[in-house]
Amino acid sequence: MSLHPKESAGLTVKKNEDFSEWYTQAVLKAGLADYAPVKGFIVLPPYGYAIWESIREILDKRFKESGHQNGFLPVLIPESLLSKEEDHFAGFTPEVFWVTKAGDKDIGERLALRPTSETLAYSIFAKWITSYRDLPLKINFWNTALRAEIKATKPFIRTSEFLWQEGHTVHATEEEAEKEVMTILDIYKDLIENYLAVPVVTGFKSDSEKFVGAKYTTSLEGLMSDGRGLQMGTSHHLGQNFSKPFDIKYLGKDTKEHFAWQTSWGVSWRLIGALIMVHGDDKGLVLPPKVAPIQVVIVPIHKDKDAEGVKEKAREIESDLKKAGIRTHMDGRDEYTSGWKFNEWEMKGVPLRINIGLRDIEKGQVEFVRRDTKEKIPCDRPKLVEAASSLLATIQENLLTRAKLFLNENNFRPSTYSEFKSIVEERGGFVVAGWCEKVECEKKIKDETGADIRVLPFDQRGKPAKCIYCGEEAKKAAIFARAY
RNA sequence: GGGGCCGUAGUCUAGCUUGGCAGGAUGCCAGCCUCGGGCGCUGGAGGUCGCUGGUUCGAAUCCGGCCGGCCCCA
Repeated sequence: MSLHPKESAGLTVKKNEDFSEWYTQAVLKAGLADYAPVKGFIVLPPYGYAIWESIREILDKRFKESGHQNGFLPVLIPESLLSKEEDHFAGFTPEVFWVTKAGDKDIGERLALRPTSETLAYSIFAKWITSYRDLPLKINFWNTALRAEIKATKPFIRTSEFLWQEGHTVHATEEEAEKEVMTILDIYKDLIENYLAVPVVTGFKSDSEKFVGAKYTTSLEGLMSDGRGLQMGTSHHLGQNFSKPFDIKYLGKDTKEHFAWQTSWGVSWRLIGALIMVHGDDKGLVLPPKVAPIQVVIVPIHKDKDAEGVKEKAREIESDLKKAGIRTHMDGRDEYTSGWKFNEWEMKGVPLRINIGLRDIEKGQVEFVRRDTKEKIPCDRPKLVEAASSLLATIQENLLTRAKLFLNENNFRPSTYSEFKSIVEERGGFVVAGWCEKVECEKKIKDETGADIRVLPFDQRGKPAKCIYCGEEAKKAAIFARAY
C-alpha cells in the first residue's frame, strides 16, 4: 500500500465545534481525496480509491448473484435523446455540462456529458428488446456521472463528477419491476448497514423529491453527526414513463405488443462521505473494518540497535495476518518515530493497530489498540490471528451499535409545529411528523425551516393523527430533516 | 438566487492598512542522533506571491476582470 505524501500534523478543529471544517480536514489529511484544478472536481489517491474498490466489490458480487450483468455506456448523450422525456430533461438541464465543439469546429447538436444514463441506455434497450423472451434485462454500469455544482461543493458529498453505479432493468410486468426495486433496496441496505456500519431508514420519497421521470422513488436515508440527513442511495420504479417515449416494447405470449416496465437505481461515492461523517472523531477517520483498505497496521517500536530484531517479529506477524486474509500493513519506516506513526494511522482511520516492541517480545505478547475505543489490549503471540479477526468483528459491530444509538437519540416526535421548528433549528436530527400529503404543506415547511421530507418510512407504525403544518388528517408519517 | 471571507515554497503562515531586499515555522534532502504518543542537533535545496490586465520610476501590497477554496442567508 503506497502512502499519500504526508502532510503536517493532525486535525486542527474538533468534530463537534466546526463540523464542516472538520470534515474537509479529515478527508484531505487522511489522504482520501484532493482538489482538482476545476471547481467541484476531486482526485482520489490510492487510499481513497481503495475504499471505493471495497464498496464496488461487495456490490458487484451481490448484483451478479441476483442476475445482473455489467455493461458500458459512452459519456456523451445527444441533446435530442436527453430531452425525450420532458420532466427528466427539465430536472437535469440546469446542471448539465455540454460539449459544443470538436477542435475549433462547432458540433451541430449539443452533446451532454451524462448526468445519468436513462435516456441513452433506453434508446439502446429499445433495439435489443423485441420479445418477452428478451426479458428481464438487468444491466449495471460502473461509471461516473457529471452534474455541474455551481455553489456549495464538498468532497464526496457534492461534486461535479462522481463515481457511482447505475443499474437499469426492463421487465414484462409491473409486479416484477416493483420486486426489482425492493431487491436492490435490500442489497443497498445490507451494504450500508452491515459493511459501512451506517444505520438507515428506508421508505418512499415524496413526489416533489422523487427522481424526475420516475413513478416513485425508494430511498435510504442516513443521519450525519451534525444532525443533517444524507440520502445514501435510491431505487426508482420508472413505470412506463420511459418505455413509452423510448418505445421499449415487446411481443408477449399473448401475441400482443406491450410497453415494458422499468427500474433504475444507484449509489455513489457519497457513501464514503457518509462513513467519514458518521464514524470519524477528533483524531480523524474511523473506518469500518469491512471496507478499510488497511484493517491492521503494525507499528514496531525499537531503539536503533534493536530495530532489525523487532521488525523481523513484526514482519512475521504481518505475514501470519495476511495468510488469514486480513489486510495488513507493517510500517517499517525508519524516518518516523512510533509516536508519529500512531497519530498518522489514527488520522487515516485504520481500525486496529498492533504495537510491538522489546517489552512485548520478552513477554511473548503484542499490544492491540482499537481505533474506535482507543482501548489497549495485550494478547499472547500464539492467539494473535484469531484475536485480530475477532477484534475486527467487534469493532465493526460496535460502530454500527454506536451509530444506531445516535440515530435513536436524535429521532424526535414533536407534537406542535413550533416544537418542530425549534428542533429543526436548534438540534437537527430526524423529525417524525404527520403529513397530509399536500405539496403546499411540504413546501411551506421547507421554506420556513429548511427541513424537507427525507423519507416516508415503509414502517408507518405510530403515524401521528394530524399534519404537523395544517392540522388536517395525516395520511403519512414523514421524516423531516435538513439535509446535504 | 443574495451576501461575505480567503489565495505567498509540499503544508501552515508573516508582510498588504501607509507600494521600495519576499521572512518564519513545519515538511523535504544529506549527515548524526532517536523511537512505549507528532524527538533533537548541524548543514542544504525549495518562490511565475492563483492567473491576467491596469495605475506607478517601482506592485505580494492599490484598482479591474477571471480561476480556485470556504462560510452565511434564501
